[in-house]
Amino acid sequence: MAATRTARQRAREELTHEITEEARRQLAAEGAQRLSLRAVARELGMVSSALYRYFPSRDDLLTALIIDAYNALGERAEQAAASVADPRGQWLALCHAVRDWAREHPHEYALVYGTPVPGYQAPESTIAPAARVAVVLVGLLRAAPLTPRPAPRPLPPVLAAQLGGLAELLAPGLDPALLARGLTAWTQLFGMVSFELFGHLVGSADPADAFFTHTVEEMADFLGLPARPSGKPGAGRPPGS
Amino acid sequence: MAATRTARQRAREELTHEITEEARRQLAAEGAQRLSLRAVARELGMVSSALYRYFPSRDDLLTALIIDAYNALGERAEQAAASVADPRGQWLALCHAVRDWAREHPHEYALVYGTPVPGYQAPESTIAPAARVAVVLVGLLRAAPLTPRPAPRPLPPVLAAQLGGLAELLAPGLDPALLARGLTAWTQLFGMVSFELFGHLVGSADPADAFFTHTVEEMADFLGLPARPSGKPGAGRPPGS
DNA sequence: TGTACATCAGTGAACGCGCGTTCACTGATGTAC
DNA sequence: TGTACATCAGTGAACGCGCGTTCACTGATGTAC
Repeated sequence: MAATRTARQRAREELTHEITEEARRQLAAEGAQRLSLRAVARELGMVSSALYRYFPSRDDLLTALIIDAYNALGERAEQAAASVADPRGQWLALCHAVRDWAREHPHEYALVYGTPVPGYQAPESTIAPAARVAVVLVGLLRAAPLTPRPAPRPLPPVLAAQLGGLAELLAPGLDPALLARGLTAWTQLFGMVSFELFGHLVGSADPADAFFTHTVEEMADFLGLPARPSGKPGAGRPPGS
Repeated sequence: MAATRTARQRAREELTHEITEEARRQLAAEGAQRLSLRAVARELGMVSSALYRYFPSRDDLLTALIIDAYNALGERAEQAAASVADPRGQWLALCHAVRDWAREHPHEYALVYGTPVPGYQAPESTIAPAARVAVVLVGLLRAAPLTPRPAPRPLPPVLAAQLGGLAELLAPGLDPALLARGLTAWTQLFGMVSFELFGHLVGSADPADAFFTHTVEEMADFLGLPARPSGKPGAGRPPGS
């Protein structure tokens, strides 16, 4: 009976889940650096050594949390983009989804987009989840109509080569110059969110809502995304968040 | 003789300096989270409790390092901008100075622009040093000729109010819409640098030189900075770095 | 269906480590008269 | 210029803490015949 899970297997899955849940709770409350195996075990009423049946080391637990964080953010971004039809609306929705998620989960955001934890080497299993937001962005750029795009500067050869290869892989037919702008917008988005969360906007655009909303529109212009079709004015928040 | 420092005062100043120097060394080598008072004392051949004559707590030592980091970066940025005459060249020089400094001092960069250290509250004394790069940027925007600027979207009222107040304070006469673009460029700059340093460009624009150089030019366009006057082509790195 | 053995989850004690901070102290440097 | 006292730098021991990880173990669950 290969299909029937034994009680042991079920228990194992459940407890693994409970461990990551408790770890996530502590991460959310205290930040990654204060997350400890012993505290997780304590909270679960286990002895600390018992966790080693489930995670071979603290780093593996961290990796699980990193993957979860990327997936949670990625899912939110995907759903936000999927809830809107036009590319500009998708971009706006994507940006607000990222920011909202980050504000709701600042420590999880910091875990993946803040200072790398010293000594930690991200394994391959984090790559795909980490790419989800970028994949949404590339998808929407690809679908966007070509016409009213502001002329970008010509790409320097090295960058053209790098992005040419990437475009072929991810989205054949996508103009590398547009992909470059996409990269710019992508770093802009996370730059703003990080600055807001890490306190670097205090004293300039502190409640950052207006600045964020405005800049995200300017980046949409920069990407050459056409004005939104229907009733919605361009400056409004798209539905879904 | 108030002007003559006693041997004690001199010794105190020197040792304070040596402590921060050693702390900076350890920060550079290991990162902020691994920086410990005891290790610093050990390396200096002192007993750990002796440091409390110089810094009342670990946080105060951290504060000193944070201020030093902001000042080091700010100075580099100021010098870079001062070494060029035209606004566009100043912007390019500023950006490359920030990036170069960050790559040379990744842990110091992370200390100030990465995840805030948990429980640490930045005192007022960090504000002015932290603002230096932004002040350079505002200065160069103010000096830039007004004419050939791409029409920005109108600012939403909240943002106009926030930035209007800020502009009056920092640079009377500066158009708030341009200040908004400056803020955007500022977050873009640090967003790119952070992504490069923290490993988020691996797989896309990994040796980031070309991407950075290109994007910084695009941001100069975005800011409406006129093409560089003399021989230097726009795409080249400005002198001074 | 029942028994004998193998697998594995969880225990409890221990190892070895490093940390920030406090405190009573000694001895040298500085100050006032 | 010389003495008496005050200031302060640095010592050494200790407090109290928490951490990741290992290891021999017991007892329950699963498997093969």
